[in-house]
Amino acid sequence: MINVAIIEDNVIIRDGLSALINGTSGYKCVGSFGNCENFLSELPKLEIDVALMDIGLPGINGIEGVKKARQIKPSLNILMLTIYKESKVVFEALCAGACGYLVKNTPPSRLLDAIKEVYEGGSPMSSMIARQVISVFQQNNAVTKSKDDYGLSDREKEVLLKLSEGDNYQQIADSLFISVDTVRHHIRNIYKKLHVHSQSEAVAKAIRKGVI
Amino acid sequence: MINVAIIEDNVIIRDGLSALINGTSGYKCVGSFGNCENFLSELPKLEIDVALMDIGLPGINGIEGVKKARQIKPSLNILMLTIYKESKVVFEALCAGACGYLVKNTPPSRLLDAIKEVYEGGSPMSSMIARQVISVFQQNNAVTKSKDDYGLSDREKEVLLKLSEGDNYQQIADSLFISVDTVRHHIRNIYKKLHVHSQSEAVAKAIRKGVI
DNA sequence: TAAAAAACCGCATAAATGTGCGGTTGTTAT
DNA sequence: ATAACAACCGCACATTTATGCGGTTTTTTA
Repeated sequence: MINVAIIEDNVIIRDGLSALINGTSGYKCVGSFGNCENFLSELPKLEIDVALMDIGLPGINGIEGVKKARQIKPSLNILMLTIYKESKVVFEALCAGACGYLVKNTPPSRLLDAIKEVYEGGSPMSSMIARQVISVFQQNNAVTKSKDDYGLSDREKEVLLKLSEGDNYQQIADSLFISVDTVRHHIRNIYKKLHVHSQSEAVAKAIRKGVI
Repeated sequence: MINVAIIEDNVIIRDGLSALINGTSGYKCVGSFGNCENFLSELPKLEIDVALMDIGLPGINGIEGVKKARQIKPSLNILMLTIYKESKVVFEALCAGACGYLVKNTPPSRLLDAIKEVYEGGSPMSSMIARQVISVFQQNNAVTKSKDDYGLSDREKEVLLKLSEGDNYQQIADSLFISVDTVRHHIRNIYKKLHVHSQSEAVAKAIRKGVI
């Protein structure tokens, strides 16, 4: 049995969904709300597996609703309801923590499938949205990993890492079994290669570029 | 007309795909390779819209192949071919830059649809994989944004940012129109709040925790 | 095998930092 | 209205850093 909650301001749609869900074996509508505020206040008391949430709501909108709901119950599976298929809003909703989305005129059988998919740990979404989603973290990976490391040697990275952990020259020297002057020398080279002139700048650049 | 390339070591499957693609109007197979090496060396010369790549290849495997192909031609759309539906490998492929994936026994019509979706900027994938993908950057956002900022005030973050940009105390003071002693004071408080004892450590911690 | 790069060591010194102490003023929350 | 906090300012001083110069030895690469 999948326990579903509905947050949708249009009473016709809300009752329609509710009837569909209650009329299907294996599904049950355990809550039905016209706005996020009511939903959020009831959320702690309810046993909900999947929440269907409209994006365009009066008061707290769907996106904000997702964020707040996840703060209250991080494990909650939320499926967004939207009028437009490919909008930036859908993307934002997913970022905020929604698990998938449905277009409002989705046929009932597909709707029930989607609820089930979410319940089982999937995220139903169109391939267009999926592309947007994966491109975001491909960029992250590109920035974080594939970028060149400014020609830093392994030893230099090691020194840089120690710096970022708060070690001073003497401590780095001790932990690497080298002299302070050598540490100094490495750091000099690091500065040259990164084009910086202070520890902080070097560390910041190295972390931001994914070198360490 | 969608120009497709195939990288697949099994000659039966390869020829089957090739025949399917060439036999469908609007699709054309412009290259067919038994391994990544050959594909990668030909890639610069070919006009390819979508590449179908097997994951389990001899020599350079599909995942590595995706990475290298994207280095050569970042705009290339790659669709992975896989035997297993929900594997970590598929997820890795998407991270590496693939645009979607197909299970090998996908019916021809769905296969052609998927190629078209990729060509049009989508990313066909199952909802299970989609969930894995979005959960990754939801975590990123959670780590990057919602995490507490150790109670740092706006001013303190401002100072910290300047530090990470290589400014020294005097330069920070000048750019914020405050005295060096005040900068010193802010940094003192930053150290207290972050439990660190040097610029580098503070900057590293702040960046890694997404505070700045 | 010669050249290049990495890793190592040393000394000197001006400049910058970390940390101790002491304050005032204005805003926000209880 | 009293406390808590942010933001501001000041002084002193030991420690640490940045940067200049000079080297040697080993490993990698052309």
